[in-house]
Amino acid sequence: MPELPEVETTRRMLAPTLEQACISHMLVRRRDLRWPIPEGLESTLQNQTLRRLQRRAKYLLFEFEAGTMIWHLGMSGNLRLFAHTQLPPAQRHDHVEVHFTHGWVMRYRDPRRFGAVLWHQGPPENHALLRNLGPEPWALPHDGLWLQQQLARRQQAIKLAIMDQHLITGMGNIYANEALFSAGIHPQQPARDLRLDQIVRLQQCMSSTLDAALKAGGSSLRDFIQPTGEPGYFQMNYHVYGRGGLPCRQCQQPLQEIRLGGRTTVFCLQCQQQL
DNA sequence: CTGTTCTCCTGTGGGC
DNA sequence: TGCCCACAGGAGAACA
Repeated sequence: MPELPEVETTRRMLAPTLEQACISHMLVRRRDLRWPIPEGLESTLQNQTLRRLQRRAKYLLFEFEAGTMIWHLGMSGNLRLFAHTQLPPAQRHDHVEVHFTHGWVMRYRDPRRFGAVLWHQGPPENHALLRNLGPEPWALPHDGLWLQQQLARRQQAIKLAIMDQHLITGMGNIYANEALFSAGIHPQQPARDLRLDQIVRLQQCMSSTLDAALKAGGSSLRDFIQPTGEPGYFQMNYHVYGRGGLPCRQCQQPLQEIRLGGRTTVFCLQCQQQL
């Protein structure tokens, strides 16, 4: 299930084939995703040319002359490309297909249906879901001062703060765990207590963790596959995620596992500064 | 505002 | 083999 590296991997695989391509038709098998797919979207998109495929946070933005199709993959969604002559029969959780005149088909599979396909006229950044999103880690000023100012008013655990998409976008549960390990910061440290040097290091670690995952084509646990059908490989490199009780790769102490905000949190007591 | 809990849904893996 | 429970990559909604 996609975090930012998986969504960006998806965008990069789709864009070269689909940008400037024209939709012949769209097929919706189930409308009841997280929100219903708007009635009439199929006819709105018919004969529309995809101008650009962009991404904002974990949202894919399919930009057309008539408006923008906003697509979120939820927890279990993936988008795959098929040549129309080699399109396998649709299975139970294949909810949407977009067929293009040049013979390619983009198919959406999402077993849990937490994903969303929406339509927005006008600049997508004005959409209610996108309007209040924070910056991506790469875009943060390197001096750490902006983030320090934001964290100063939060006493919640730092892991919860960096997973709040309205503060910073792109850190899901896997990469939040990994970035905090990499920065040597305890996930339960109150956000407002981080020193500036910790904040600067955390920013660097968030960026480098996402970069490394992106280079590996994202992570594949159960559902995520690239639009080509190939999995990502970053899960080979996890230091903490999914490794509770196993020895720390740096100090060999057993990793701790707790729950924070309902999400499994794994860290090393020795390598990640205690409260 | 900030912060917490609940919720949507299906599949899977562990324990018995 | 089957049954039951906990948990899974997200994040808005509702509430304190």
